[in-house]
Amino acid sequence: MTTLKQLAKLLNVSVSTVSKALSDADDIGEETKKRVKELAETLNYKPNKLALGLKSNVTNTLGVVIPDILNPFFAEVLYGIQKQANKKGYDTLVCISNESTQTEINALELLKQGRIDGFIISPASETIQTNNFSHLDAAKNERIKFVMFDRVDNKIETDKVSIDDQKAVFDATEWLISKGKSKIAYLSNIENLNISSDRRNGFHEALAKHKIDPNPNFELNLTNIETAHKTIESFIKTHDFDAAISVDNNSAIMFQSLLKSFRPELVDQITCIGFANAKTSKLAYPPLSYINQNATKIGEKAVDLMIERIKDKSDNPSYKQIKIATDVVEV
Amino acid sequence: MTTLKQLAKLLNVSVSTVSKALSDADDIGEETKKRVKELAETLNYKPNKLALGLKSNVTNTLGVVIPDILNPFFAEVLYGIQKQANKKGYDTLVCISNESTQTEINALELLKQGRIDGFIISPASETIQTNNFSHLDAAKNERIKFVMFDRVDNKIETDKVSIDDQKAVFDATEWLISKGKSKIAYLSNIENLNISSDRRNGFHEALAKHKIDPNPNFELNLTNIETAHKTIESFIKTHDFDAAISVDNNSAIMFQSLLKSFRPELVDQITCIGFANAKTSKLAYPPLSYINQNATKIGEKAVDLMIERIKDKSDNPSYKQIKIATDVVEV
DNA sequence: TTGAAAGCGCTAACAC
DNA sequence: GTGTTAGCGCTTTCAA
Repeated sequence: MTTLKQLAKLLNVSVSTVSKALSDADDIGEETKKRVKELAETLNYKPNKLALGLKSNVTNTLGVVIPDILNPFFAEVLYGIQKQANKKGYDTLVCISNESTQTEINALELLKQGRIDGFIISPASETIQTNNFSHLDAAKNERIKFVMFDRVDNKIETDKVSIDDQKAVFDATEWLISKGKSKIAYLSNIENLNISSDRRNGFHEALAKHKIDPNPNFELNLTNIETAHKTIESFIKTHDFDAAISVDNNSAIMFQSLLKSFRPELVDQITCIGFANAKTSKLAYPPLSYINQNATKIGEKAVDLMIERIKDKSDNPSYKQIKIATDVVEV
Repeated sequence: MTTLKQLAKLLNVSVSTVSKALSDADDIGEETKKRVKELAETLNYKPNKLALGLKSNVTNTLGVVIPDILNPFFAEVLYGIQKQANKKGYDTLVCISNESTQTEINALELLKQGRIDGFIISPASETIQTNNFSHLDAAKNERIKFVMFDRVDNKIETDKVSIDDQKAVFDATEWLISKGKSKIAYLSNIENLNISSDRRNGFHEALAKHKIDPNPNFELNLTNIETAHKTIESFIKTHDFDAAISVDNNSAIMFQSLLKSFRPELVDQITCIGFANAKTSKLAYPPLSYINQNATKIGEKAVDLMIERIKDKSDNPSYKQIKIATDVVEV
């Protein structure tokens, strides 16, 4: 790595002159600036970010803690985070908690070592189930800035980005009802998450609005992936239904596939919808209509909030809770 | 952030005493060590990694450049990288090139600013198609250490981890043949990648070995996702086949789903296999048998190679090319 | 118009 | 057994 010192030596000037020349300070002669810049270019000089960080206490780096990178939703949020962060001149130090509270705590330890200006987190499912947010409380006490996304929690006072889970499922359910459906199966493999109750409420709210009685037997808990196929199969074989809504990213694809196997004659009559994106929707045929969470936008917005918070030096910040609009994509 | 200086002041000792006490140097009195450690614990002292990095030129951070985080394969590799890196005491600075050479170059710029000890990369498809590896050559000239994975290239001399693409597809094809199949559709949405020719060779090699004539009409190019469904549909409707092998992560799921729609009577007789993992295989029903790339292991191995290379101070390194074994998982 | 010096947080050689 | 000093790469104030 080329350093200022090396440049200074080669040019027979002082380090501070080189530093100022490169930042176009107006107390350096044009001629000197030119020489300095040329050599810097030739030797491919890059300022050392560690030194900058040490000096200024600003690292232009955001920490990111993701519960599960194999979940396409989180992968897409990460995509949005990276895109926006780079656009704004920030890098990302990424950790995957793998849904474990301990791993999440370790991640925060790593991030809290002076290398980030703030972090963006969606808590692990274990953290949510055990309601153990002490590490986030600690971060707050240490005045470390962070933004929560997706799995947000009321107990933590900070900036938050999520979709309106209840409304998203409400809208999708109404969409099914508008298609004349009323016997709607409800599929969920995220019963271990706090957002699942919001989504269920949205479902029930839509049923109630349209005077459809909810039927507990129509609500399938698929949280255990080992038994999910069996659960769906048994439902399909024994119930009279005309639609299915999945409140996670996978169940709709599974459901449709099993439907084709066990009640192929029904395929044309049953409408399935789930959370998805343009790409995963096409894994099914016919492609599934889907609830677009706009995961990329969630990531982008989280970065915007984070940067806003970082710039904000006030002692009494007013935190924001942003809800990203979802939409039903009919294909 | 608590610093050594603050601890020193509170304890009325010098900064170096605190530093040594915390690292258990044996020229510090037991009593002093105890006092120092207790206070450090109480104030939640964490050494500043930026300062450590500046001082020692060692950051214990690995750069990672991934072409596409929405691809489950890369997501899983990243998972393996993170897992192994954390285990070995390294953090990861992750960049997504989004299959663009320019973004990849920018990513390397970011990473080359003194904050990483080396980087792990799988090049963007654009980089491979345009055969433009100058930025990696540059990295080599600057003596920056890196490991390539999956999309490895002979022209670059460095450590590499991949699967044996030809063998993986050869094995899977033979597996189909062993089931009595001979009219095998070949599905690929990765015709823009260098590895696709290896995979195709594996397919042809297996056919040749078993004296099956290859039929070009059976080889479907699905690289354009917009036309993929149509291409498959038209093939299914007009050809006589008894199996399908997908050399990417999606096509097999699509193929099976379209098969159920357009030739449901064939579903029981046609065997489909593709690259996948335990989770994505279950998106289909019946779950698909799959070629397990052991993506997690690829990531882990890449980290091992990277760390080995970092520790290796020799001027004339002997680079390794590791092939991770794949296996056919029959479900 | 340029340079010297201090300091960000840390470690290590050397002195006391 | 403990402290002083220098230095990693950089910016910035102040002096020349």
